[in-house]
Amino acid sequence: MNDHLEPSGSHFIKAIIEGELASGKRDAVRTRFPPEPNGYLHIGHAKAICLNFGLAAEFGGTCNLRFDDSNPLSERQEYVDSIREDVAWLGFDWEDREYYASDYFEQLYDWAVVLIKKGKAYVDDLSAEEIREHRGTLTEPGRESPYRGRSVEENLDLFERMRNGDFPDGSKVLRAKIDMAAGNLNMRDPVMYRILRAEHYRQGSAWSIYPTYDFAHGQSDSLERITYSLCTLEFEDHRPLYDWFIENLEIFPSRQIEFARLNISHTVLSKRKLRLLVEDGHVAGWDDPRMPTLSGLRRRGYPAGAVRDFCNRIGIAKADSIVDLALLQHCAREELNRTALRRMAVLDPLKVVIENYPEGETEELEAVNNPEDDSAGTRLVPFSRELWIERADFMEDPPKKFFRLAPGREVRLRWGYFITCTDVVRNDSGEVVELRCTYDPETRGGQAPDGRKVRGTIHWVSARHAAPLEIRLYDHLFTRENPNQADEGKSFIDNLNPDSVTVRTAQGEPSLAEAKAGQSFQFERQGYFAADSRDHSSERPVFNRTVTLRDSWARAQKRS
RNA sequence: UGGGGCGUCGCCAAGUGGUAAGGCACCGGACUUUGGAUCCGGCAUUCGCAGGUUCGAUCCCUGCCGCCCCAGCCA
Repeated sequence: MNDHLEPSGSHFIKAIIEGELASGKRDAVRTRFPPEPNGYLHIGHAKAICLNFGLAAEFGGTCNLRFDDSNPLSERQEYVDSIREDVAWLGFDWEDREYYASDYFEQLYDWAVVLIKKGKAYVDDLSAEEIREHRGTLTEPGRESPYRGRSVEENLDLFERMRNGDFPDGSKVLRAKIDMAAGNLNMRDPVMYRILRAEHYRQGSAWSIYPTYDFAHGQSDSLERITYSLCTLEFEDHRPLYDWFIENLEIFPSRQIEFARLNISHTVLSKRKLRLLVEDGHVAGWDDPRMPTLSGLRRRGYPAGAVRDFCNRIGIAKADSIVDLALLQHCAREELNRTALRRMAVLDPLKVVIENYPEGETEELEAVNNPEDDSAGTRLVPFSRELWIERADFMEDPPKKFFRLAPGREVRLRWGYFITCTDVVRNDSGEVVELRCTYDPETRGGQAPDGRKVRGTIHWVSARHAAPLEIRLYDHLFTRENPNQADEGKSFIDNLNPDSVTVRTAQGEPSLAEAKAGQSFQFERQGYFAADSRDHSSERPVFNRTVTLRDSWARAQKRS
């Protein structure tokens, strides 16, 4: 069951459902999530998944997982597998309700026969191009096909022979007989079946004709007695056709309701475009951590709960919108702050030598694993005479509000000692390569017995004990807020951010090498990082930056 | 100039006749062994525009303006 999941706010679909339940028009809520297995799920699908499963849970109904697989050309089992994995990862359970439109092909065929017998469908010999020409334009009505008047008997015979494979691919189609003058193009005798001798990943070569979306989707809903068939805005024009099939077939009246699809700034959310990024090698695969796919977000370190929280916060409405990526990042930080173990890792190392600390000595300092969660306990971190600190935590000539290390300044090493910088060592080209410091043995653990305060606390790692970590820092995949808004003659590909990933070697606490693939940590004062699910190992630790920590110092710097 | 939709704060989004929720972002301040977290405070006299109805309209009516979708035998 999915009862454990968070409820969402109020929206128009919920209002419609409450209305129909109250009036007695409906007595149950049955929804479905109907992906076509021709690509990986992305966060836009997560919105639909949370909506459909969420509504079912909230109203004590059910939500089916249905693969909308009526086009054999692009569908594959690999995609079915990834979709199942992603929906489950998101935290939703469809129990035994896993359906396939392709399992309904026989029933769909019978229903097509019903329409033919009613004189509501006919076999058309026009070519694809001729059908297009006959369809008319947005402002002019279409023309009827010369084959529109065929007898029921002839249509029955022809349709059966289409199924039997008597005709070449594309030579005939079955069309609904509606109205070639309709303002809505979808009602100008839409195609219901096409001849296609393609190997279907589940049906094999059992069929030589395949139903189109319009003749498969709504009927599948009806078969499953779906009460609310939720889809995105671009299907609004299809609703009259959706209802036409239900009425003329006299089958269970599912109701289609449309809502706006999700857009997020600095990325694209269309399967077609994501596939292009993968196929043209702009990213390393569907699960590249820069991808807005669920597998990409997961690998990047986004927790499923954060994605669900995001989906609940963005709301459901009918206005086109682009949600700020910052909201998704906020959701990740909120969950990770509560759950991620803290560790120290230095991303841009600068050597520090504690001159008054005995050479060769090592001690273990106790560090809190998560200040937000006492049950996470503590760990021991090795300390010795030579350390790595963050290069950005030292300034030779610091501005007044800089609280970190500088010549003559004292700071606290997190969970360690107070140290004071006494000298700066440079190389031939004048770069700072090492800091000489002294420590105060009385301040072990980070408190001074004399009550002395320091403004700054910096993270560090013992040079001798440090584990080298491969760190992958990610930035926006696209430079533009709306990548689809491309300059004249260019495409969204031209808006790709050339610096969307940078790799570097960091020095981390030794325990980081023991991290499990996929495990998330907060590298203190830096951000949240997840051990890469593909490349991480204790011999070669690899971490992906999920999101940075908020950094008010960096923001203040930027302002001035 | 056909049909279908949508326009409420920088970004999302409630509200739909009684005088503008909330979140993100942003800006202050408190606190702090993460310049993190947390806490407190600020942030639309105004709801695309113009008329009208009404004691009263973001919500009703009329007319404009702007944006999105549709001419696949894709979904």
